[in-house]
Amino acid sequence: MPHLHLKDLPRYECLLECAQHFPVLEPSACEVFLHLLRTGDEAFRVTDAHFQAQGVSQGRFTVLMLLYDKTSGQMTSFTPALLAEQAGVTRATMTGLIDTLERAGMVTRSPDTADRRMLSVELTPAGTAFLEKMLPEHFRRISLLMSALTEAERRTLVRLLGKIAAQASESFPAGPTVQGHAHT
Amino acid sequence: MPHLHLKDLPRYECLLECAQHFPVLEPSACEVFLHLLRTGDEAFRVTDAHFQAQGVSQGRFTVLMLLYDKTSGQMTSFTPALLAEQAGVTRATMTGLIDTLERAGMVTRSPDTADRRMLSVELTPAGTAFLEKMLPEHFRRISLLMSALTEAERRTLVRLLGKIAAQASESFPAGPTVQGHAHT
DNA sequence: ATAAAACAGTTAGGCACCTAATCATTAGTG
DNA sequence: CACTAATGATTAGGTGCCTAACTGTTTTAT
Repeated sequence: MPHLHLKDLPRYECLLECAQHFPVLEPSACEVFLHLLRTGDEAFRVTDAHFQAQGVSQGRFTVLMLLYDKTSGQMTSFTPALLAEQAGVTRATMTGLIDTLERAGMVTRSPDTADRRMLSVELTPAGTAFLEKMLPEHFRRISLLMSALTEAERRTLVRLLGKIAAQASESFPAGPTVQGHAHT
Repeated sequence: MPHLHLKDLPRYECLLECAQHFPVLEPSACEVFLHLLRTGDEAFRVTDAHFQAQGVSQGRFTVLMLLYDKTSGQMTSFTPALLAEQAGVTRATMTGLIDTLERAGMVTRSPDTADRRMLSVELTPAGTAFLEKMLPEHFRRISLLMSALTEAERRTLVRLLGKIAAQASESFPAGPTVQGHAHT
C-alpha cells in the first residue's frame, strides 16, 4: 500500500526532457516530490514490517498508542468518535479497529453511564503488555533508520519538511473527512 | 490510506518524557520520523486529490505514466509482468489495473506473437489524450507544493532524504515481494 | 520424446480503509 | 410534552491492494 509505485525514480535528465513538453514541470520540484514520497514509503515500510510481524496493522497500533498515551496522563476516557478523530480515520473504520482489538483481548468497550449513546474504550492489561513488549523494537528501528543523520541534519530536515507541510495545508486545505458535524 | 494516522504529532516534550520509559527512544529520531511520514502523506494527498477528481487511482496513473514514458523513447513493448515490476505491485494487482484501464478504453492488450504466454500492453490515443490533459495540473500542484523551498533547500532535502532511504535499504532490505522467481 | 520445472497471466478470497445509510439516544423548540 | 434535529455507534457495500492457488505455454532434463 505504498504511496509511490515506482521501482526506480526517473533520472534528472528525464525530468528535464519531460519539462520541454510540459512547461509547468519544475524538475527540481518534481525531484523533491518523488524523493519525499519514496523515502516516506521506505520509512513506513521499516516500521510496518515490524507491525506485521507482531500481528497489528498501522491503524490498530495507532489506537493502542492513543490509549496508552492517555493512561499515563489524565484519565479522560476515550470514545470511539474521539479515537477516530485523533487517529485520522472515520468512525466506521474505528468500529472495525476496536472490534478486532477487542476480539484480541487488548481493549474493552464499556457503556458510558451518563450518555447511553457513548462507549468508553480502554486498554486491557494484555494490551498494555503487548505494547510494552513491542515498543522497544519499534523505537530501535526508528533510531537505526535515522542514524544516517546528524543532530544538525535532523533539525534541518524537520524544518524543511515543516515548510512543505505548511504549504500543503495552505494551498491545498484538507477536504474535511470529518463526518457528523462541522465543528467550528 | 495515509501511512501515519495521527491528527496531531506529539509534542517534543512528550517524546522526551516517553524516552524516560523507553531508553531506546531517541526523541530527535522519532521527531524526524513522524515529520517524514506526515509530510509524505500530505504530499501524496495533494496529488491524490487531483487523481480522484480525474477518476484514476495512484496505481492506474503509474501504469499510464510508464506506458506514456515508453512511447516517447524506445518502442519495447510492456508486458504486464514488467509493468508490475516497474510499478511495484504484484502481477495479480496489475491484472486488475489493466482490466480497469482497458474497460475505460485507455490501454489495449494484444497477444505476443513470439511467446503465447505473454501480452503486450499499449496506451490508446484516448489514454494518451487523458494523460496529456491531466498532467499540467499534476505538475502545477507539485510546483506549488514545493514553492515553499528555495533551490538550495531542495538540494539539501533531496540529499538528506537520500541518506535515510539508503539507510533503510541497507539496514532493512526490502522483503522481496517479487513473486514467481528469485532473479539473481 | 516426454515428464518435470519454470514462467505469464488470471482467478478467488482476504484485509484495511472508505462512503452512505441505519438505529438508538439526547438535545432543542413549539 | 411531543417532534424534529443532532449526535454516537454500527452495518452494508465498494475500492485497491495483497497472497495463494490455478490455467496455459515454453524450457529443461532425462
